[in-house]
Amino acid sequence: MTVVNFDNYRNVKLMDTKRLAKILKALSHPNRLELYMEIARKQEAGFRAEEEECYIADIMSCLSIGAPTVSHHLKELANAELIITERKGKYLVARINEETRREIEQILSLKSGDR
Amino acid sequence: MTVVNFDNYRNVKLMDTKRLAKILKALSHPNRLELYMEIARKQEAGFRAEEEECYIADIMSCLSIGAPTVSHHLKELANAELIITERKGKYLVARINEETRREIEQILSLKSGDR
DNA sequence: ATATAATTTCGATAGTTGTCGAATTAAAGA
DNA sequence: TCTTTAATTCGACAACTATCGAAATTATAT
Repeated sequence: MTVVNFDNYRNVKLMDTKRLAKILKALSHPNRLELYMEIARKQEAGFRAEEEECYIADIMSCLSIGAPTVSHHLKELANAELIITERKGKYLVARINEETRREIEQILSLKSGDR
Repeated sequence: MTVVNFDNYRNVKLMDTKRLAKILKALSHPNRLELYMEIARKQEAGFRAEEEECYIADIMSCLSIGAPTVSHHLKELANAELIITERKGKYLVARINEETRREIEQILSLKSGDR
């Protein structure tokens, strides 16, 4: 029988509930989630190709929403510290905020074991 | 140097984006997140005490929101398949939906490794 | 049966948010 | 300098949501 180790829930105390809720909220909209994952995918491809740039203009074409909306969503992701954005000339570059990613991983990876 | 294994992002394909977004949305409100964690904690205590009941009335007193709102939030958690509720006489019993919990674990536990 | 207690439903409301089009700013090229 | 391209800001609007009080429902106990 599989049984949960709920000790992990106590980790949430490490990050306050509001912050975690904010992070989850940033990922709770299909378009924003897609955006985040696309950034992650592009970044992965960048690692492979030894060029870690991830331009927004490319990403935008994947989603069926306008530029203002993408800009708005990116700001929410950045505000939740899920991504880090940087302007490179004409373009905007985005990358995953590894620190936050690790935090989420630690909190939400509810390990299970057997009993 | 720590490097991310972004392969996990592909796992998201297993669950469609909308479903994952819906689950995250259900957890994206402080009160609902607190509710979910409280259910988990109470459930854990239940495991320890060999009585796995988790009554809502108890939980309600922890949060500073009224009964109608709690009812509403519980329905959203249940609708996202995060919890399973069952009526036991006068009371409502809630427990974590382990299946969904495992799914989230699998998708969001972005393992990292060294290179 | 009636009273009490737990929960839900309903209706309303205030606040939030995803989206767009138009206008603006920033940067690159001609 | 003028033009084009990328991105942002602004204003607006429709849709959604968290919350409440009041009323209804469900089950227990007296």
